Amino acid sequence: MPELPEVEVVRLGLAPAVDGATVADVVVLDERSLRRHGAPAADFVGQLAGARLLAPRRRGKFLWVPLDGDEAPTEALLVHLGMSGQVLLRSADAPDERHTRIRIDLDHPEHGRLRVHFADQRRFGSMSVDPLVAARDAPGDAAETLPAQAAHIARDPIDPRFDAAAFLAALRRRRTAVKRALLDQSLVSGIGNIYADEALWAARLHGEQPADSLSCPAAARLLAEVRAVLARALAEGGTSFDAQYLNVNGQAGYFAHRLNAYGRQGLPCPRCGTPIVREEFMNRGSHRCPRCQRVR
DNA sequence: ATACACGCCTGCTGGC
DNA sequence: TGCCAGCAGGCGTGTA
Repeated sequence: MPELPEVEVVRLGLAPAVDGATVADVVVLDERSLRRHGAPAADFVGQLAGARLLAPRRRGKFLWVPLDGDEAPTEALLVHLGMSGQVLLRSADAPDERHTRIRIDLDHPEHGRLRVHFADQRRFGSMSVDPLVAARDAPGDAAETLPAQAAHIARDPIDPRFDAAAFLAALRRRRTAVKRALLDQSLVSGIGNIYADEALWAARLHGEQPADSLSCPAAARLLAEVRAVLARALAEGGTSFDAQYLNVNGQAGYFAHRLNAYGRQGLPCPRCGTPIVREEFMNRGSHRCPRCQRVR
């Protein structure tokens, strides 16, 4: 499922194709993939048609492409992949993918005509054109803007301006399970179920341990492991279990081979050999080693 | 402020 | 072989 590493892989792949390109044509095949767009498809098409695109940006799992304006950009094409969304770069006359919902043709000054498919089997993802607003966590920097729909999203742990000390303090004030806190995108963004389980395994913490009971070293260790697992996954091109996550060229990532806990119920913990267990938590699966990861 | 259920969606899997 | 329940889960919304 696309979490930070997967979305970042998409951003990196998209950048050379969209930066400086002009929107030549937009076709909305399924209006349900515009759920985040607060107006009919014709409005979405009208706002994009002829627009010049800038380099894509990302915060957490949100990806956006600012539309060039006379001065600073005020609008962006916002993309959220949801559970199964893909952004695929294809040649100009490429046929639709099986789950293409929106098709955007671009003219790039160097690469010529390109076709971008937004494909989404389960339609939890969405595109929209969203106004850019000042980032509340960038005081004094009017240049840092966010799509309005992502304004509540906290910085992610690999953002250069992520405030680790503030995060650790906020985490240790949360009177909730530490895994719930990791998944709260308004506290820290980009972490989903897979990398939460992996970071908790690496830090030897039980996801249901109250966040406000974490020692300072334990919280710091958890953040370090979150960063490490996100970085490793990014270096491997993300986690692909099946065709639900692919990069812009339709290729799978390799990090699924490196998972230590997620989806490994019944298999030995790579650290101690005890079988990994799968438990229900927050209406989803949680995977942990019952020996290494206990509530303290 | 915080916590929880729910709806959104399709395709795959396992049991009968 | 066919059918259907169960499962995968990010995020916004509604309710308590």
